Amino acid sequence: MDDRKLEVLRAIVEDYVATQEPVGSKAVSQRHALGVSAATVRNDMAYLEEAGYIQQPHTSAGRIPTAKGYRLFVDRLGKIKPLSAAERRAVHRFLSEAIDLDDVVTRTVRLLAQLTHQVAVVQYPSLNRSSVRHLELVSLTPTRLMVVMITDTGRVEQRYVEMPAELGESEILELRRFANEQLQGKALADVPRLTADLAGQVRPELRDTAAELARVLKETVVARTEERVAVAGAANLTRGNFFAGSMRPILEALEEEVVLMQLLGRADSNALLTVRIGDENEIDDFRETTVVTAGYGPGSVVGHMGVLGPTRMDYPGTIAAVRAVARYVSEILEQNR
Amino acid sequence: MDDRKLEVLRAIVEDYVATQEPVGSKAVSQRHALGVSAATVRNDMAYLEEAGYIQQPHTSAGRIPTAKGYRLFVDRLGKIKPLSAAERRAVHRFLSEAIDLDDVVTRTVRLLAQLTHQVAVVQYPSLNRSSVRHLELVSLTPTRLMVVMITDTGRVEQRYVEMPAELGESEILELRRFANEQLQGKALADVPRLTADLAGQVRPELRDTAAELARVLKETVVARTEERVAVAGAANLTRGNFFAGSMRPILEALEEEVVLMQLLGRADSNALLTVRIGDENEIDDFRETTVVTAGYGPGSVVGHMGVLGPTRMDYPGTIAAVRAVARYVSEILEQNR
DNA sequence: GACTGGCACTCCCGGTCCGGGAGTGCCAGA
DNA sequence: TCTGGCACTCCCGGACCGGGAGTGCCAGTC
Repeated sequence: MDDRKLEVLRAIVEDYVATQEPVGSKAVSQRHALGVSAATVRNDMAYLEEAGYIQQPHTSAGRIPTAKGYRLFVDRLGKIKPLSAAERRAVHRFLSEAIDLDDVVTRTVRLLAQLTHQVAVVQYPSLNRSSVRHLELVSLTPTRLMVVMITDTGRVEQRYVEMPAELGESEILELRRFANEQLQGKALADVPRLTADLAGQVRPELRDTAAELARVLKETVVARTEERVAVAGAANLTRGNFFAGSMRPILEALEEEVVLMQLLGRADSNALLTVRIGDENEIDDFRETTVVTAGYGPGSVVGHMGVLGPTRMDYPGTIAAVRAVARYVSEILEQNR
Repeated sequence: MDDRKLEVLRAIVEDYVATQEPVGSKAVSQRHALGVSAATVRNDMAYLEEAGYIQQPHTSAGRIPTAKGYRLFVDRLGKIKPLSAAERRAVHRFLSEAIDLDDVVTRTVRLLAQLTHQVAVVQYPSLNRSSVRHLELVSLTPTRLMVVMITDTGRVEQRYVEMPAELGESEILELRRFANEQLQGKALADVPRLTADLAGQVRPELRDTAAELARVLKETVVARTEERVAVAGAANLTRGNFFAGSMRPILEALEEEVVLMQLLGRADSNALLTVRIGDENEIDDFRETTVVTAGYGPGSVVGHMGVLGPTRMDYPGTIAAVRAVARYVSEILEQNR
């Protein structure tokens, strides 16, 4: 595959992304200074089609890239185009105004949607990969306790515990101190193991309550492992007939945490940034969709974020935006650590 | 306006809602046993059109109801059709499995979307209308405090406070006790007033921190009055070409808390249930949309929920669903009180 | 006076037909 | 190996048309 053929492919991808219409040989030879005639381009196009990088919607139409073509473009041709200084400043300012973790996530997802003009998805810092920073017990009524768990990423979970026996304020403080001793700094994944014998280690008076507390904590980190995600920019699905078919399945998928997690999560945790194009997504409804994801977190990855759009997307711009935002969010989490 | 004309209107509304196609005189006289001929129905239709209750998309087409027609239908003709026993059981079961307030809201909004096949919107219990149940201070680092505010509806807000001076554990406890004395049971709206002189009432060592705490609390209840809302069922917008035009503006509106609050909030707080049809909504993009909302809360109203769909909706069913769900959620909040 | 059957009329809708245009593949020549 | 030319293919939009559904009106009946 010679260099000019690659240039032709790049021209086709870029023009198609820009115009959303099949691009013909004449357009390529004129608008991109390749120094060859349309007829020559046609020969190259025949080759590219043979090799599976582009295709014709129908005879005597221009060519459009295939998933394989986009893949080649992303891997070898697309120069990532960094955000403009103004954009970077805006990202900075907007994110640094966040007042808590919820707000960081909300702002991030909006920002991504706005920057890329696509649907953005951000996973809340995963409970599984964070650790316990603090456990707070608050007595609401004599038999009702609220337990608040704060993780090192700033996520807060609260649960109610029905106490089998009435406990006084000092006893609750005792229980709280003990639970914190056991759990502070420990990974959430270890919480069930560490609390398994919580009841056995406290005074008899506290035993029943401790058991109940252990049960609730376990439920919090295990049973409800379902990860939360935030979505924004659904309206962008309507841009220029992104999804020729009905966009119903996509809209439905956007409300299914499970599906979203699958899209985000399948990302190689090692890779800084993952691009899955068209049928590289295993989910059927996303065969015409590209997902660009990046991990984020303070030091280690605690969650993923990404955007989702038609295979026909502006790859250089999108990749740059996702990467920049992921980096900056990581920085913020690092600071709040 | 005689009874038969009303029956004709009902027939038109019901058929149009069912088939989504203009309904003609023959269809009315045949499918609904009115005992009169099509010609007679035509005369009644001419009257109804004159009076503004129905209209013709074009000459020689059937009739469709106008907003005014739907209004009359809702006010005088529609018998609310209660949920089936099976549906009620399902609502009960699904909602009673909720583990915290977030979960209640999430489940509610999904339930509404599923029951009505429309877009559901649920407002989180408004901070403004609830009161402080408990304030918790957690020291994270020597100079960093986390303040957790729990409201009587179970909503939890957390904020960070940078302490101007290092405080010991016992001093934080003292501050916490004092703040709770001041605020427990008080309406959130009163918090700024009550904390205005917090700094003046504590020992000099605590003063700076107390001032900072007061500032953060004020910010929590005032500056961030922006109310949170949950949305579900956006995919239902694609059902049978709900929105002939583009559905873009609707999708955009669904991501704007401000717009959603406007839709939900304009509800008469007194009314148990509000139906706003077509241009009764002041927002331009919702001229073809009906919003059915209900207030909910333990005793008094702390928030609203509702669904949003085309004016051409199943009013009796939708109204029944919204009412039933709002009632049941209120019960749950009552129990957790 | 209210209702009904009949009838002419209007307008939408789907199908067919057709011409222009864009783009291709191929070939002969440089 | 590249290029200009040319015949060919196919989509697309517009024009046209007939069938059908529905209407308004009118004259006749109870």
